[in-house]
Amino acid sequence: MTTPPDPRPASRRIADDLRAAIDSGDIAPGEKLPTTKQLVARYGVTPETVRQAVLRLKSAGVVTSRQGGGVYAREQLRLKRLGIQRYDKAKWRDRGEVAFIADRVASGREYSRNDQTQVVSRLPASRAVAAGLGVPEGTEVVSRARLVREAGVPTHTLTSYYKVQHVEGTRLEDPSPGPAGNGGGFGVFLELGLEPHQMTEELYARMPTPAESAELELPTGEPVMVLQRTTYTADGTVIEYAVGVHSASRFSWEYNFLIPDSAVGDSHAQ
Amino acid sequence: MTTPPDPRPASRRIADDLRAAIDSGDIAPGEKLPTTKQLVARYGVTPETVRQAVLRLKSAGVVTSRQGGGVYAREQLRLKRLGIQRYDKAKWRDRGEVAFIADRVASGREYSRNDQTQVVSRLPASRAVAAGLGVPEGTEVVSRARLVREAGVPTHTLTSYYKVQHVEGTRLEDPSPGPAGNGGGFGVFLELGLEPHQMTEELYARMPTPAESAELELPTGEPVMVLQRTTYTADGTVIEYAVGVHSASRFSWEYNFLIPDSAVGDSHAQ
DNA sequence: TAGTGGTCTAGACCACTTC
DNA sequence: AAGTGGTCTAGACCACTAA
Repeated sequence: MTTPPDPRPASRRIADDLRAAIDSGDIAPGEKLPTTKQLVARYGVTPETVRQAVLRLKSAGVVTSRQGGGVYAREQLRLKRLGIQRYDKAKWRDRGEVAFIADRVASGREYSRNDQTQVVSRLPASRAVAAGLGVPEGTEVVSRARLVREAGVPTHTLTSYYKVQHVEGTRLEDPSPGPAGNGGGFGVFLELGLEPHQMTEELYARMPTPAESAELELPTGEPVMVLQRTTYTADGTVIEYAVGVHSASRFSWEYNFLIPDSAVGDSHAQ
Repeated sequence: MTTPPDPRPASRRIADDLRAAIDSGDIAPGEKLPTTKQLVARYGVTPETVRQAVLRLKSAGVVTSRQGGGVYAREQLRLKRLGIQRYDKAKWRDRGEVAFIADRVASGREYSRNDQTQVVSRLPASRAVAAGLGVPEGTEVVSRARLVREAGVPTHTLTSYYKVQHVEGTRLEDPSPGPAGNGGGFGVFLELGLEPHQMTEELYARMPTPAESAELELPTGEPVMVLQRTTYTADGTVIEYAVGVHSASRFSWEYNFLIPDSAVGDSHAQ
């Protein structure tokens, strides 16, 4: 009996072996993989072939590498679960907190003002923003773009768009770093008599653009989760349209709901 | 004045140029990129370097290639938006439809029985399944694993887990392909007096495993969206825990909700 | 059969880290 | 300085498609 030939190319086979070693725990998260030279000796291939194998694993999000350093099994972060309780009215209405800070406090993570940078500007609404805010394309809108870090590492961007007539002259147009004062952005709308009451969130995932990859310092093979959020008052007025781009391995989103029943006249969005 | 040297490696530069051509529309979705030979001539590099550039774009989900064929800009599918209306009680309680089929009918897409294969089996609960169903790890559970296709192309897998005492002897243990008869899985629970009433969905994204990549026939650079869903009766009994793995570029998820207010005793999950 | 992409070798050279 | 990963050339050979 002869062994059947392995149809996989050598670089694929090496990648599969390394992945198996990582999945089985033989190589722990954060641990260094064998050096290129060692793998060259083990498999009898050239360094270039080993590099192809490692490239596959980087694209799959399984390893990272540092030039001159080594190749390491990627640490898997605990997914931070985001539920709608992070928007709790009691936080920003009664206690003057900002939704996402309260969220961090609850999860025991520290917050510092430098963890959030922002750029406030006015610009014409793109097609997507126009649809989100319910204004004609090209209408001037206010945008507030934040890059949020945790322990110095970027985790996500969040860009909010507002109607000019809503936020003109409010502290939402103040470009200082950090959240928008007492109660955050929602606190501002509350003071304006436009209390946030209802939301729509839409989620999808894709690979990052090169710009996103650079801004969020994403390792190769890390997808992004895109969140599009529309906030309404009780009477249905749109007060904010926001787009977040999140490093996918850091977050999960959770929703609880009653199964809808169109037969009992339950026609509202809940 | 001399031009500053371009710090980018040649393969990166070629990839950036091709990506710019695709993003600008100079190369339309589905259109063929220049051949390797043409790019070799244009950039004065070797075929291997061009291949490295194309590899980058494949990992980024921007192009696909067929050996002997060519390299093509990836078509971008319209995201199919999944809202909770797809679970509408009226469908499976009053009209005997299956949630996801009704969903397709609504979106004008055809359904054929071959679009869904399934494997029903009994197995000990993994850690995740045990947590989802609220049973001890290792407890025997019933699993129903489906691979769903659309127009012959796999779009997602959906694996449901049930407690044995709930589904023993019902048509949920019937391994025939296709949905589980009148009203689907939810119809069965309705007949059992375990009417589905409430759900929790949790979503996150990651790159696929090699097994998922093969089963879903994913192109390089396509992430997956993982949906974990728990279904409860009105009295809080867990009747199903399900995990879906979706080709990320095909779906988005939408949720509408009222902003919670813990100060008014609104402690239930809605 | 010709064209095109995919894999691999052999070796040079560079960039970064300190294994 | 030594070790390690990253990029590139030059060229061989193979696999798949039909440009």
